[in-house]
Amino acid sequence: MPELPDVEVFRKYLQSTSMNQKIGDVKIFSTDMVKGVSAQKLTRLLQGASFVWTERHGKYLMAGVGDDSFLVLHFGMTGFLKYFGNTEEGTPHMRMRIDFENGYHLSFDCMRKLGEISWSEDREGFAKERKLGADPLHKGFNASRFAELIRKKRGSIKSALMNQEVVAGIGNIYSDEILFQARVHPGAGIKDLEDKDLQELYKAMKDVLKTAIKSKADPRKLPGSFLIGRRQEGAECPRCGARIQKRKFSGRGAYMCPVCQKER
DNA sequence: ACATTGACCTGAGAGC
DNA sequence: TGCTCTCAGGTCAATG
Repeated sequence: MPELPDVEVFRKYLQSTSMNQKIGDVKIFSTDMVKGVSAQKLTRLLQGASFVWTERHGKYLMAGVGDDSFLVLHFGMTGFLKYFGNTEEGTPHMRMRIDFENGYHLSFDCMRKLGEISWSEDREGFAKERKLGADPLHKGFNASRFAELIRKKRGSIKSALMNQEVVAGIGNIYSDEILFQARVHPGAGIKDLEDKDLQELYKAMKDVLKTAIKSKADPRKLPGSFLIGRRQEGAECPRCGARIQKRKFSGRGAYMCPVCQKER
């Protein structure tokens, strides 16, 4: 699930549920998911603190407990958050549970454990430390910056879009969507793309990400013009009705319309 | 420098 | 119904 739009939805969820409440106990059930700090130390750092700000960079969610110290969550392929009360159930694969003193709890659920729980005290340097490229929704990101970043790479456009060091936050699903909306073939070489293509990709990227966030990253609520929801071999292209193809690019299953997205 | 493959984990869904 | 197989929205390391 979690690419940029999903993580942004999680951030808003955290922001609207979990701010400024004193943390009582913290239980980490999968200590193997905690990186760069011991689970015990992380627990101590959180106990008695409160979340006071949230931020997102690419697929990383940060929950600040001080000006410059924060919990870091990465959701892997299957992570999500749930805030729930004493009378409610937790979640099936709860890897960490934060208990607030108001009686509510926050579950970090991650079935496949491909995510990460960590801690940082360098808000400014976080992205650089993690080798994360620019976040496409942050201020200062524009079409020329995008083109500049992409042009630094060779190889295919799909892998550049998914490369977190180039642009942070786009994964397999949304790269397919962006390419579809911009009518660019996923296997197209960057060197074969014209500036016009990159402008289209930039516009599609902004539009797709913003629209997805507005729809709460819920595939059922996304516009019918989106490819998401038709990720099935032989499904109908929402634009031209042709049969959607599934192919492999850089090791990932990619869906595309062979008519709208011509090779070049 | 890039693409490919397998590893990490666990479970859902397809197919029999 | 129950079993097996394949695949899954992420990232990293090893290999060609």
